[in-house]
Amino acid sequence: MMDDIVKKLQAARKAKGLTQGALGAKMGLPQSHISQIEAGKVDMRLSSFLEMARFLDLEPVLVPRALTPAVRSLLSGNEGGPQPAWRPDDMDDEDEKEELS
Amino acid sequence: MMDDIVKKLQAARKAKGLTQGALGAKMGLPQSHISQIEAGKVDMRLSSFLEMARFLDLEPVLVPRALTPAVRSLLSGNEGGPQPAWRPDDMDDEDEKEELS
DNA sequence: CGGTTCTATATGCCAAAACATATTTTATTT
DNA sequence: AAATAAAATATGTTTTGGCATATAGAACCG
Repeated sequence: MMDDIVKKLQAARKAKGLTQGALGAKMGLPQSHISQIEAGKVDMRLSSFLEMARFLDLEPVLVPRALTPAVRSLLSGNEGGPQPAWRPDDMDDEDEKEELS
Repeated sequence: MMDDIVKKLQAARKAKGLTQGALGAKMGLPQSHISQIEAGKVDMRLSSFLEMARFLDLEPVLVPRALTPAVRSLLSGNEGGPQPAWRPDDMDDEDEKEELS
């Protein structure tokens, strides 16, 4: 339960290289709360959801059911897969290991 | 500030010809609560938001900022303006009047 | 106008989110 | 392995949504 949309938020946070603490700091929320949210243990307020989404450069859009396929295909490749799209600042390229989430 | 996304929900409800009471009944919520929500006097829970959206055949999607223009243009004409897009079931085409919300 | 329907306000209770803080568990790095 | 950083749990207090219910106001229609 606690819709996969929350997982999208988590994925976006990681993709931006933010820690729970960092995001929490930006939003004025404790790290522990972010954790609760991402773990689906808390049913956050709409305002928190919207705020969080925007801190992650995501715009919540209400798409009519009939158009969701079109929208999803439009979004495919940009937000579906796990492409980091960048590297952490201090990475000296000395140890090329896989991180499996 | 209780984002306009709530207004979208309200618009969708009206577009479907549902009253607050009818929607509330479908969702198992009192009409008074729907009113509070639409008036922006309540910061509803994420689950309520998602539930409400889906009862209105809307799918909440998180769109990366960079892609919102594309998505919006894709959605234009279907959810931007006040085009009913359908007619109430029992309309015999005899009285072509405007209803102003 | 009076009746009906839809919407907005109001009061009160309770369960749960929000919040603060601390601690533990789990990576990650040297 | 030890140290550091990140994430998950834990506990307790405050705040607020969810809910019931009741009523008042608005818009609509005969």
